[in-house]
Amino acid sequence: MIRDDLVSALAAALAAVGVDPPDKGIQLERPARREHGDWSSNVAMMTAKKAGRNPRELATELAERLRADPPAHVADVKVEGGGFVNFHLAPSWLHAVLGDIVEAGDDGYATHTIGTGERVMIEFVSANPTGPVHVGNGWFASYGDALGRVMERCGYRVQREYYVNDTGGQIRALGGSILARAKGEPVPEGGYASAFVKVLSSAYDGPDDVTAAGRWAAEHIVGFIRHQMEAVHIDYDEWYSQASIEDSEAVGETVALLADKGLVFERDGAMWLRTADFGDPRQERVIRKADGDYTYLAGDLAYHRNKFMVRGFDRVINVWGADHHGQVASLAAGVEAMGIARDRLEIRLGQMISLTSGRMSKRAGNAVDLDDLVDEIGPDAMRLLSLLNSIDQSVTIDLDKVRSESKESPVYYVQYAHTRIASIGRVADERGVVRRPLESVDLGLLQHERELEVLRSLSELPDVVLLACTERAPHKVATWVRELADRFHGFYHDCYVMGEGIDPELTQARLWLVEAARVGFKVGLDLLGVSAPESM
RNA sequence: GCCCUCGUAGCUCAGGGGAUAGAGCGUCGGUUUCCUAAACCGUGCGUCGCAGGUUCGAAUCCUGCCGGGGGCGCCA
Repeated sequence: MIRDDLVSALAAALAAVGVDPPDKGIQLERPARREHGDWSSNVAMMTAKKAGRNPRELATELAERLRADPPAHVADVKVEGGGFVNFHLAPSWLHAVLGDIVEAGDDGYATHTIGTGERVMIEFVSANPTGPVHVGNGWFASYGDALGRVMERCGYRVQREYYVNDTGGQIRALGGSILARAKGEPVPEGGYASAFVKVLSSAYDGPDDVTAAGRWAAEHIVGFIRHQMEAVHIDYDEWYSQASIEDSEAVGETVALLADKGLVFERDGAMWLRTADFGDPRQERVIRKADGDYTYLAGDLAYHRNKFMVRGFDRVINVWGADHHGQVASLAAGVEAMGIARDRLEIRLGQMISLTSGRMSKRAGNAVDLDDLVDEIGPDAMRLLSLLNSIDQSVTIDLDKVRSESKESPVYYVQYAHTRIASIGRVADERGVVRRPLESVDLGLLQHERELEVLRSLSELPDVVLLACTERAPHKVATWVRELADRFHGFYHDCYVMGEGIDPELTQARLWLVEAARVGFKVGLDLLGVSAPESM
C-alpha cells in the first residue's frame, strides 16, 4: 500500500533529522485541493513545537530527504502552507490501484478484517405492530440493513432482527379497536383509528377479548410489515416476539439473576432494580408493578439477556429513534447490572424523520406508509435517498419533491453510470473488441485527468468502507458512490473507450479502467442495498 | 426545570482538527454525424446560530447563551 510506504518514509526522514514522531503517530491525509498533491502529512506542524523547531524549516528538511530517496511513484515532495509535506505522485500509483481493484474483484475489493468474525446483532425498526410501518421507519430500515452490509464487509457476522412488541397495553388498545370496529362502534379513546385497522377488523372472528383480538391483529400486521420490508429488499434473520419472552420463564429468570446480585428490592408493593452503580441518574427503576405485571424494562432486560447470554452475540447494536432516548440509561444500566460489559451494547439514536407536512404519527393517521412511497419511486430510490443523510441529522422529507424529482433522483444518476459500463461492454462485443489480459495492457496510457479522477475515487473506497463501519455511518458509502458516478460520467463524456481516432492500445487500457469502475459501483451499491442494473 | 440531540448556500443535505467550506435541487446560459443527453460544461449562491476558550491551525473539540426537535411513567 502506497500509504504505508509514505508513512515509513516519513518516519525514516523524521528519525534522520532527530525528531520524535508525534504521539498519535504519523498522519497522512488526502488533501482537499488537487494542487496540494495526492497525499499530505502534517508531521512537521505536529512535532515542531516539542522539538523546538520552525515547522516550515523542519518540513523543508524532511522534504529534501524524501526527495533524495523517494518511495515508489513519488514524483515530487513539496512544502506548502504552514508546513505541510505534500507528496505529488506520478499517475503510475493510480495504475497500480487499478490492478489491485480488478484483481480483488467484487468480493475482495474494499474488504476488511477488523470484525474478526465477531457475531453482532443489529436490531432495527422494531416498530410496534399496530399498523404498517411508515416512511420514517423506512429511513431507519435502510440504515440498519446497510450498516449490516458494511459490517459484513469488514469481517463481522451480522444478524438482522426485528423485535416485535406484540404484547402489553398498546396491543390491548389495538384489540379494543378491532373489536369496536367489528361491531361497527367508534374506536375507543387511545385506540387505533387507521383505515388499515378498520379493514383488518372485518376479518376478525375470534373471541370478544381485547388481548386475543390484539394478538390476532398484531400477527396480521407483522405479516404486512414483513411484506413492506421485502419490498425494499430487507430480509430479517429473525422476527423476535416479545410475547414469547413474557410467556416463557425468561423474565422471572432475569429478575432472579439480578436479585442474586443483590440489586432487587421491594417498596410500595412494587419490585425495584437498583441501577445507581451503573450510570443511571434515576438510580432505581420499577421492574414489577404493584399489580403484579412486569414493566417494559423487565421484558427488555430479559430480551437483552437472551441476546447476550442465551444466543451469545458478542455485540448488540440497537437502532432507535431519538424518541426512545429516555430508555437508554435504564437499559444500559440493567444490562451492565447483569454482568455484561457495557461496550457490548451500542444504542444508535437516529434523529427524527418528519415530513414537510409535520411529524408522522400512527395514531394521528398522518403517516405515509412505506410501501405507498416505494410503489411510487421504487425501492432503489427509496434506499439511496434515505442513505444520503447521516442518521445524526434530523431530516425533513418533502414528499411532493421526492415524487416529482424521482426522474432525476440521485439513484438514477448513479445507476445510469453503471448502465453505461454495461453498454460499453455490449458495444465492445458488437464490434468484436476483446479485452486482453491485464498484464499485456499498458495502463500507463491512462493520463487524462478524467481517467485519473475516476481512479482516485476508486482508491478511496477501502477507507470509506472502513470509516462507514467504525463510525456506524453507512451514508458515507452513499456519498462516495455518488461522487464516483460524477467522475465516471465525466470520463464517459470526454474519453471515448472505442471509436474513431482512439488508439486500440488506449482502448485496452480504458476497458480495464471501466472494469475497475464497475467493481466500484457494484461494491458501493451492494453495500447500500441498491441494485446495479445493466440497462435502464 | 433537568438530560440528549441538531443548527452549514434560497431548499434538502455532505464535510466533524488542516490549506481558498462542498454537492444535489432550484436560477440563467451552452453542448449531440461516434460507447444511451436519465449525460456533460459554464453561471450565481455562505456572518458554517451567537459569544468566549483550547490549539501552530476550529465549521469540526470545550464552556455558556439563543433557536428547532426529542426525552424525563408502577406506559409500551
